[in-house]
Amino acid sequence: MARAAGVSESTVSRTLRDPTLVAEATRQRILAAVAATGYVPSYAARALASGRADVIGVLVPSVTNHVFTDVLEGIYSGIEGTGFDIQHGNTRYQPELEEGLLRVFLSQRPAGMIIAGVDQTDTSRRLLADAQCPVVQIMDIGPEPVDMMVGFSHEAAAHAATRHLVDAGYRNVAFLGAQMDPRTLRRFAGYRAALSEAGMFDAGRVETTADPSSVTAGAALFARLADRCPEVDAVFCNNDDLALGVLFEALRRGFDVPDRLGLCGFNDFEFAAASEPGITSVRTNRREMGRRAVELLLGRLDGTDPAARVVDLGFEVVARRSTAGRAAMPA
Amino acid sequence: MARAAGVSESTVSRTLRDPTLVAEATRQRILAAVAATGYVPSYAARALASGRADVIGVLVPSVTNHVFTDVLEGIYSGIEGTGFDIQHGNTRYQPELEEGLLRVFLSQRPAGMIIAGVDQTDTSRRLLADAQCPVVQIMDIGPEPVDMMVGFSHEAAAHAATRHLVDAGYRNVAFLGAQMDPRTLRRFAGYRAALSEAGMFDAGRVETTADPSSVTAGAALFARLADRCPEVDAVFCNNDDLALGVLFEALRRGFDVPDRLGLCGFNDFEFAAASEPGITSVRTNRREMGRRAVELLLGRLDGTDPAARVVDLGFEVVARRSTAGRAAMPA
DNA sequence: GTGAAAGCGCTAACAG
DNA sequence: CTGTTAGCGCTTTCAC
Repeated sequence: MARAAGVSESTVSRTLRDPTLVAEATRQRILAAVAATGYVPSYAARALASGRADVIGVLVPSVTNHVFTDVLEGIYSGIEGTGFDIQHGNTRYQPELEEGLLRVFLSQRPAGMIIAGVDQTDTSRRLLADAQCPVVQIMDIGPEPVDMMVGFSHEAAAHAATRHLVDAGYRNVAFLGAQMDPRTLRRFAGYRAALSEAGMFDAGRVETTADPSSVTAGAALFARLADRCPEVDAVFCNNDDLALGVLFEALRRGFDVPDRLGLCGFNDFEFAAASEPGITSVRTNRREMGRRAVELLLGRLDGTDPAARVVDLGFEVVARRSTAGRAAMPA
Repeated sequence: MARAAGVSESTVSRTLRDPTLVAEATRQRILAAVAATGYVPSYAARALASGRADVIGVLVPSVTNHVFTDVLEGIYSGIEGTGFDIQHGNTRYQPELEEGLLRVFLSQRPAGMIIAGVDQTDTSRRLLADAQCPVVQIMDIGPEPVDMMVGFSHEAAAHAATRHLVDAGYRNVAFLGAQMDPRTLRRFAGYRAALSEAGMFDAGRVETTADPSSVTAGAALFARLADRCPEVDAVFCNNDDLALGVLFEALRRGFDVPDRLGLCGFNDFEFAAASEPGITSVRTNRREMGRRAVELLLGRLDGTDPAARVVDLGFEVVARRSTAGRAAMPA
């Protein structure tokens, strides 16, 4: 390659890394030769020689759950034009897999790591803490960031959503959950706390599955719940998928939403606003979360120390017709 | 590291690559030292020294569209336990971005590449053809694979779905499309051909948007269509998202599905079976597609030549209640 | 503005 | 089974 352009290796290297370091004419000649030969520099050699990888590792538990794909979107858009690449791994909700992937990723000496959740194994935490790169935990917040965090409190969000159902006049509020990962469990805790405070908690009105969240699962869980607890007049779903399934199952059973049944989902997926009736949900700023995670990482790499190590992006209960039912009615 | 265990570099290397090459005692000592020091080998150095990367590059146009996340699931599950890693890029439906990412990926000398679609730019095709690794194009099939292909004919699938609507007794069948990527256009061609053959094609009954597919978009497109063409009695949607939006909009307008309006989606997303009524859709084997792509790649790397360079996974029109309307009625 | 030389941290023969 | 010896293809001082 260097020979093809009649210059030394170093000049080619310079041209490719920072064209301004090279004289116009030389640059032209080199770029022409690169185009002609279809030369593509070796990433491994560059990484080894420079000691930098320009890769940001991203570890999430699922690639099919919209919750994470939205965050990924945010990360991709935040990274665009920065010269960094994303290396993306799928931990499939398995801590051991996460640990393994973490090792693989760290062996690439990434410029930074973004990892979902705050519930890593001890080993994973240590690997992250020892990593010679900034780390951002996303999706959740907690008291002990490995390094930085950007997320929101799932417990507080679920508490607010449940409270909204109570305020809307519903009295027998059930909980539907899937996957049962740590964030789901924290949402359940929020639900439970809100109902306990209102003196309305009933452990029987809970239906869950370890399967992934889906519309089908929502319908099935609600069918079981409705058969078992006919007195239930509202459902808080751990995910909008489930809520949509409940909506369809309610339709099949002739339960009016929101009159006979109040319905609240979580995550405010796009369809929640478009459905009929609209489904009340909890909006979380997932794209923003991805962008901020990248921002924190890049900031640290620039030497800027972040204002805060833990960024709480908050949430918002978006009330729609699915919970409009009992508000106007006599209690 | 080698020093910490009191052995030579090569022995450490061997232990980490293939523990059986090393004596039990030595291995123990080395592994202990690795654990104690938290040593993680440099990926770049290994890749450079061995000339292999053990990375499979995957390029898809979107990480939020379920169509691609399903394929990714298949790829991840196919790769599991093989020792290969996935490097995943997001081309955002932009050919120039695809080209750029392709360069980045190839500079890592991947063991293989999986890339969505058959419509790469000339430059991208050349890069792929020149790449020193097997390449699988997925999602679609066509006459000229760069190397290998696994997918199905979008035109044939849309043709069959449209034909199903006609056979069900619908006469004024509209088309709703979003994103308008090459595969969408091919589906439109299939729709058009099927209706033309039946003498029912009307260019006015088409409503599209360049925005990504979504439930909201489906509702909006149908609202526009229904206002403009009240005679429409069935809709073929380019994606199930859109179909769900149509279902909700039909509900708002008091159009019975399937009596007043036949509805057919595409992709057979999970919710199509769970909705009320169930939405007729076209099932495509996306997870299988991902798995087969990995299989083809690994096969080639093993030296096995594939039986066929182009694998057609086919499709299946899954008839549900949303298209049960006019069948029993007099035409 | 450009070239020469010295590695980056591993792997891959080849001995022993 | 283990150590030794060369690089892999770049980047990076340091001269010129």
